[in-house]
Amino acid sequence: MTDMDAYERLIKTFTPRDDLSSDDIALLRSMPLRIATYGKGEEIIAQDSEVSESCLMMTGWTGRAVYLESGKRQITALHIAGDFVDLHGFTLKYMDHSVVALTATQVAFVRHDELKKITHVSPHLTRLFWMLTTIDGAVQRTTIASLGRRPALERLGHLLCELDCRLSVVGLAQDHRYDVPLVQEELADILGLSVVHMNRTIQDLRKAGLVTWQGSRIVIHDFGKLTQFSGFDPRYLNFIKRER
Amino acid sequence: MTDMDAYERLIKTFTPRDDLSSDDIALLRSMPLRIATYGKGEEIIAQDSEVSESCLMMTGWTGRAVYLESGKRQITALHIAGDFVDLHGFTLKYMDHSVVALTATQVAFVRHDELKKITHVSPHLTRLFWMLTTIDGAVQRTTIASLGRRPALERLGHLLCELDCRLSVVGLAQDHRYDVPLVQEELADILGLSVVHMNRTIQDLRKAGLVTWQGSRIVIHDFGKLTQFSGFDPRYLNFIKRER
DNA sequence: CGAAAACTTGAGTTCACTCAAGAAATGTGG
DNA sequence: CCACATTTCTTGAGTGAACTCAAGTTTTCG
Repeated sequence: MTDMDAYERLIKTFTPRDDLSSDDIALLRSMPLRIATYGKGEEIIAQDSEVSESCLMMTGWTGRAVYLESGKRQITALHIAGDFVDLHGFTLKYMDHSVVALTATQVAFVRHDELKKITHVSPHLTRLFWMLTTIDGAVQRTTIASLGRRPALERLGHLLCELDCRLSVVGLAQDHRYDVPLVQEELADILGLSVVHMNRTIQDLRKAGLVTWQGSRIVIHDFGKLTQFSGFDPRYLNFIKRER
Repeated sequence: MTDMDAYERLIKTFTPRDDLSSDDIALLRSMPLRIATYGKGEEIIAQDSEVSESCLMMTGWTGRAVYLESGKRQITALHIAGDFVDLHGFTLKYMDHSVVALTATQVAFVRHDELKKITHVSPHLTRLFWMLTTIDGAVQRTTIASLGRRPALERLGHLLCELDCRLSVVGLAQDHRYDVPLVQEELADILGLSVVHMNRTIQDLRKAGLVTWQGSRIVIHDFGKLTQFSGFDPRYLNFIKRER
């Protein structure tokens, strides 16, 4: 995991969803990448800025943060290894949110002119990059449904189910055990709760016997039960191989 | 407006964001469309189905509805003339939500094999279609921020500002006046509120003197003030012409 | 080891929810 | 075109989930 190069990382993001031809792979490998590292808490991309490259996560956790006038913050998405955090910036340029490193992070930047080139030479890869942004949209819809219609405890349960699935695919979770290197204030900003209520909700989840959660280590005791309790259906993550 | 054909409708969705060449336009016009109409309340696309075409709104209002196990419903997005409701279906196929007609509706379906053809012959149009899905994502992020961090009254104000902008662009709002043909239960499902609280929030907005709202007719008295009150910044709608 | 950050608990408040019922508007059949 | 049924809107009352403020405890880190 640790010495995987950025191209491998990118290829592994696509392959659970569709097969890549050797031409596709060669083309991906021809894209110049700029590797960068960030410390915990650093801002990788500023809200309201204009971008000319997009960033693929190699290691660490990042979040998309929207800062409101009121001083409140909402984290609209969480990103881990293999996620293309701001690929939407390719077609939008304008960043309606910032990207912050929630842990020490390594990312690979791809210039937009390289992506543009791909739209000229590979319709298939173009559709796959496009797909990454639409999967992102599907995750966002699920978040909207959670924030709008699920009480705090179910919301947290749903998030843990989603993270379990996503972390498993990139090898960061095994047997429904994984690390969430986030403080409760960050979790609160993801789930739209106050810090105090976040804390109490975590305790409720522990008391319900659904998880063990010590420090950053999470163990889901009965994944099926948590899934059912929180109404989690993994299909929106589109981890299914098909012609795209 | 009424006799505008579907191709004009589509072209007018792109042109506020980028210029189209005559080749682009010719290519769009070469796509076969299937026009369909739906009555108020009808389901246009079912949740959990697989799709092979995507639908462009001609007239009426539709919503993307997520139905939860609890019986609750969240409307994750609202769509009006010119919106490509489920263009994300092109790259995903699987529908994580249903699309429902909130009023009588006319739509134009485009087959996915036609869109696929476009990815082979026009990189520029491909990027523009892709852009439509990423703008959709930007709207969703704003919704997440609203649901997570804004109280009911601001949430409603923000929605009205967004609708004002979007309806204006397609000629359905003038001077900050427009019709919202939705019942309070639907608005509640959009804003993540109960029907009773939705009703009281509308009354609060009226009492605050920010809008007149009789039947479906909405008049925003001071758009700048409503904008400021609800923290609305239209940039996320990407109504800006640039090379894409 | 001490300071800072993160977590936890208590207490009081507020925003939003549910249940219930009545009023107003809308639609439909005779 | 009216009368009745249904839907939608509105109001009241009580409840509950989540919030704020404040302080104490534990953990982390230099």
